[in-house]
Amino acid sequence: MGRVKIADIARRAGVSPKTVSRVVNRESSVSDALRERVERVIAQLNYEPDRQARSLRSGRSFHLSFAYASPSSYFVINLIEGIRSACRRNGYLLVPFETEEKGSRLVLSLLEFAERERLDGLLMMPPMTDNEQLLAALDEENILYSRIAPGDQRPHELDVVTTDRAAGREMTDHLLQLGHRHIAYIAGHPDHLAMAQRLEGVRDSVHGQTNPRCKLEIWPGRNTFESGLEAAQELLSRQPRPTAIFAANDDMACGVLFEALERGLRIPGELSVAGFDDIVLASHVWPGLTTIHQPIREMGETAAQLLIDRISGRQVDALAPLPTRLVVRRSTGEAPRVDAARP
Amino acid sequence: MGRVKIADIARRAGVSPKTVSRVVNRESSVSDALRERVERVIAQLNYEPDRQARSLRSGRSFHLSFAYASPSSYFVINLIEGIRSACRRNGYLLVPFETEEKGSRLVLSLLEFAERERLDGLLMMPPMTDNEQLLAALDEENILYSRIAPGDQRPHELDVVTTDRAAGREMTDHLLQLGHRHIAYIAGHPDHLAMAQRLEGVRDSVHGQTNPRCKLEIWPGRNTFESGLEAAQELLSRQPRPTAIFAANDDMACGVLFEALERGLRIPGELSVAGFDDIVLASHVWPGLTTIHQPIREMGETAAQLLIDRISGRQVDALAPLPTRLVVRRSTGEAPRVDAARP
DNA sequence: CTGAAAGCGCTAACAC
DNA sequence: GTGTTAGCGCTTTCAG
Repeated sequence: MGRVKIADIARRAGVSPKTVSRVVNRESSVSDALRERVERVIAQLNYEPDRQARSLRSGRSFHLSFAYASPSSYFVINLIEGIRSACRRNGYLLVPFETEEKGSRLVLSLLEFAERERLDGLLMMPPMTDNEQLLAALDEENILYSRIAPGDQRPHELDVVTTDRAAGREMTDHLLQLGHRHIAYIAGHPDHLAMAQRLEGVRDSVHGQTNPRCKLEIWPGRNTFESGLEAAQELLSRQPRPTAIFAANDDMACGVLFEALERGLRIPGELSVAGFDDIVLASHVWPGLTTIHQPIREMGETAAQLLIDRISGRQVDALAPLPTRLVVRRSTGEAPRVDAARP
Repeated sequence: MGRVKIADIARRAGVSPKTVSRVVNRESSVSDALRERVERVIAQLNYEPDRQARSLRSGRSFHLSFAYASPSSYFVINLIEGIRSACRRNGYLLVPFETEEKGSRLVLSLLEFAERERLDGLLMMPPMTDNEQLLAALDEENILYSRIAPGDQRPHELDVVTTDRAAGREMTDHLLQLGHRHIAYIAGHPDHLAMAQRLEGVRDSVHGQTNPRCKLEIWPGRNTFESGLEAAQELLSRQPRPTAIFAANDDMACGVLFEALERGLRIPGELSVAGFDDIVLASHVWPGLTTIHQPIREMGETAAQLLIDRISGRQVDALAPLPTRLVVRRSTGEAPRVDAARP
């Protein structure tokens, strides 16, 4: 016997196929009695609607896509894990869309993809989350989307954000408490706006500090390991050099670590290094990277669930920022005494 | 105006829809004249068949799935990149299937998924590639699959393999040439058969070496960073300890590196460390991991293309193993002189 | 609130 | 070789 179809349910429940369809799609216009009867039969026969058929008729695909272009594999893979989990729960299929394209080519190819595949919705991570042109186009075409870790320039009800600013402050407080008075911060990619908030947190902390004052240097980064490495090459060549380097993500922090070890600096004796995100890498690089833990998998799952709720026409309330957590590993420690810092 | 459909092409080309369908599906029974005419119109109107409709009618989904359960995110993400690229070229959609399940639960959930989604084919990486029970079930159900980096116990025409044994030998030769005469090898997960071949290569090399003989210790691993770390804790506690540790993958090698640095060993002065795969991590850990480069992205792309060819009924010849390459970074160097190794 | 009829875009089955 | 017919499983539309 083949798989059970809507007609089988209808027959067994003594209703029309259309009524079953209404129940399956949670339409409100079904009496409680019928709904219950139909639901029982559905459960009995373990019925699941055929995605291709629904999709052909209704113009929806029941596919969600996740667009990414990230150098940070760990971040992406954990997000996918979370997204898939929400999709499975709700009968959606996840279709990854990895692309290196930028600007209007990105917009074009993403829109074409969404239309061709009749995507029900799109999930994004930075920097796409803050691509004004892309967001405008999606709004224009009425393509629903949910953003993971966007900046706050253009709030959207399906955003999943963390307490970036507070976390930036918390990490900086940690460094200040360890006695660091010359901190370099490697900023995130300028298109990645949430990272700007991390910097705000750093400033909050440093400016709150008065006695003695802390010197804060800000250096540009591009979120990649390589950009962290390059920043460190520059920062560590200076006299006096910072006693702590805080990078806006873990990949860059690992670049810093690499360069510092390359120069024979003792970590954390001569230099403290901190990152942000707590990707797996952070606990695999020696001597263990102090970082801000983000619930990456959960962020993906939440974003997908919000999007699905929205697609289904359910009421969706804007979500409070998810909490982060300072994870102290061994890359940070007491600041060297001043004379030690200038050999 | 909506999207162009098969009837539009048929009208413009002056043929029946069925003929257009035949052309689209590369069926042989179309005259060259008609085929050409139809193809021209298809190109003109930029027609692409509707996946949902084809799929509803033909019982195929035009979806490929990639099943994975790996601790190594970098490996997975690069494979996905390659697989997606082949899928896009051929009008297929990739649906990732990440699972932690094992044994018959894995078999059940994968089969159920394949059937429910009417998957056209399945891509796998170790250890699923060598799961006898799973392969038997897939064969039984006539589900086509392609395997990335399987062991050679059960050759299959859609396998994509690399020259694991030769590479294992090459790396060991490299260590021997550097003067190492006490090498520890951390083996891969026993369910991951391709890794057994790497070990064979190690043995080839060591046994070919006679003057002076090299001591080879073999230690079990589970492919994870943590298992590499544990192995190193044990191996480095011994007297005499090995002067080189070769791990069957990069994640484990990074665990070794971590433990060695933790003990204050100079790399490579007191200990050489080597890995296998050349995932991104290998070049991001300090001081840079010597490893065997595998063309990971290409492996994914090739596997997907083979699978699609096979699905389309095209002739598929078994593929020669893809070549690997020794990448020497700074984690390997001359063996310490004997007196230095026993402080 | 419920049901009947029609048809989404394509291809299997069959006819010519 | 090529075309015709029917129908995949569901939901839209419209009638009651």
